[in-house]
Order: sequence, then structure tokens, then C-alpha cells
Amino acid sequence: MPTDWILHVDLDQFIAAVEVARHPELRGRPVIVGGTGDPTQRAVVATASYEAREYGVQSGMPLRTAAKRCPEAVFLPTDAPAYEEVSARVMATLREFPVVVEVIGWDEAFLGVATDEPEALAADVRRAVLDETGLHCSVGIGDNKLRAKLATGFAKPDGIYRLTKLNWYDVMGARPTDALWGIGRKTAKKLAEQGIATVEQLAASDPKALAARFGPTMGPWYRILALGVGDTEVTATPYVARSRGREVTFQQNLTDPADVRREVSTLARRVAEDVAAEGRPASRVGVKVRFAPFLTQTRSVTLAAPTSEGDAIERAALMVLERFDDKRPIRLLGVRAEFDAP
DNA sequence: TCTGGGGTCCTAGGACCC
DNA sequence: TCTGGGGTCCTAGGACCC
Repeated sequence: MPTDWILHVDLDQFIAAVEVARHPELRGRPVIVGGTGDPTQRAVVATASYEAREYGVQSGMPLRTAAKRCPEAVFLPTDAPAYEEVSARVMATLREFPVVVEVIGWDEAFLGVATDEPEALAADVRRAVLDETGLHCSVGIGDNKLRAKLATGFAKPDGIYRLTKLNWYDVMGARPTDALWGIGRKTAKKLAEQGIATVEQLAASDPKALAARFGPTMGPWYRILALGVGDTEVTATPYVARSRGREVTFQQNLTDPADVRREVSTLARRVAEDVAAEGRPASRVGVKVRFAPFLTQTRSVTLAAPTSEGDAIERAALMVLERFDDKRPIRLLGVRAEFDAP
């Protein structure tokens, strides 16, 4: 089946919408989901409802800040299993259509479709998702994944938008470079220092100069992004993890080395369970330490032989931990296991 | 803005080898 | 050893995304 179009389906304020669906009395109120739901703790906003966004509350913002901006908001704890269950229902609904579904997150997927009327299909998809789950979604239509993904941003909330070669420069040309999917604040700032502020300017830049400044892969790739060129292949092949990790931010910084070792052991044991569940052995083990106030360091080791054993992964993590010599208080610890390439 | 947790991919320097 | 050049692996850090 040839793919004529790529649709990007993205649930609107997904996590907040799931919470409102099971707490109907919250409809219309500012709802903020994140951490344990206690806005005085060290945690950030996972999703804010549109009502809360009116107050300037955004994903990634510390809960404390969100509470200051919107004191009347309802704060709820993150409940990952609940969101996974709803996500699975959404994806199952998408798979009912004659399309290839590539899941790229809890609340988004690409659809590879063969149709002459992508808007009609998008409308059918939106109706089906609403009927099956009670949730609203937006759909971006594009001639590649990049344009479909960016189109969704213009479709939100609860709409459909088409972005292709034909309207690319009209829509994107004058926008700042970080409007592109793959360019964030840091890179946009560095580009601006080179006199490249807009998508149009980036598209007209010299790839050699970009390579010299941003590396042989990333530099030229930024220009390709600005041209609106992107991947057109949608695959239903299940995702294979490259690594599994666990990390935790402590409400009070850790200062006792015995506490630090105990926490690393606990994290390593949990990672080992995840590795075992994966059915493939880990070949590297890394430890991440965030010292107060916010200095992050990582150390890692390649194992003598790949393993899924809890004892071995814990031992490796504790050995790696010895290589940190900073004595500052610790606010975060993490352990990550990497697999060999499949 | 006192800054989560889960990931992916790229870069750059040093080690090591021929 | 006043010492080239290429390739590969390992490691730490950074940027980005959801």
C-alpha cells in the first residue's frame, strides 16, 4: 500500500484530560498534574489543563512556581499506569483504520495512509478516538513526518491542519528556528549568534559553515529541517529499547555516603528488574549524580560480560559510584543500563 | 522558573592499534 | 624515538523530546 500522506495524531492536554475524564467535577477548572500532587515538593508539571495554561502554567515548570501563578488550581499526582491504559486504547482505536500506526509516545502516533482525502480521514480518526475514549485529539497532515508533526501544533486544540511543501515557507519561513522539531532553545541561540534567526534564513545557510559550527551531522541536518524535508517512512515495528534507567530526586539532599550507597543499590536493583523484563542482557552500567545546587555528572563502565543479574548490576553501579569524588550534598541519583545494539 | 523522570542521539578527546 | 595518518572503542557531556 503506497503511503500518500502522513498523519500525526496528538491527544490534547492528554494527562490532564485523562484526570478530568475520571473526575468530571474538575471539568472547566485549572488542573495541574505532576509529582505526588503536592505543590510544595521538588517536582515539575507533567501536564496542565488549558484553563491552567491561561495563568502561564506550562509543562516542565516547577510545581511551586505553578502554584504561585495559579493558586486556585487543582493539583493531582502523576498516575502512569492510568495513562498507559488509556494510551493503549487510543492506539488500538487508531489500528482499526487501514493505516500503518507508529507509536511515538503515550499521546502521539504517526499514521501512514493511502488516501486522496486526508482531511476526511483525519476527521474520522478524531471522531473514533473521541467515541472510544472520550478524549479530544488534534491531527496534523503532512507530506513527511516533520511537516505532519509541526502541523499538529497549528491544529491544536481539537482541530486539523495541513502542512506541505506548498505552504511550508508561508507558514514557517518567518518563525524562529526553534519552531522546528529538533531545534531547541540552546541551538536557536547559537544559530542567532551566527545571524540565523528564522527558518528561512536557516534554509538559505551554507551547510559547510553549519557543519563547522555544529558538527558534521547536526549542522547540515538543521538546514534540512529548515527546508521542511523529513522522513516519509512510517513503521509499525515495535520499538526496541537501547537503555533502561531509573532516577530519583530527593526531597532533602543526601549527605551521608551510606545513604547514597543504599539509594544506588535500590535503583540498581530496580533497573536489573527492568533489564530482566527486557529479555536482553545489559552491557554497560552508568550512574548519574546531581549535586546541589544543580551540577550533574555521569560515570559509566562497560561490563566484562553482558548480564541481567541483579547482583552484578548492583555491584557495577556501586563501583562506578566510587569514581565520584565530589563531596557536595546530592539532590538526584540515577542508574542506567545500556544494551548492545540489536 | 530553585529546576522530574524516561529516553535518544551526537560530539569530542583520549587510548589503542596498525 | 622531536614522531604521520587512519580507524575504532570507550567515556563524559550536552541537546533535545515527551
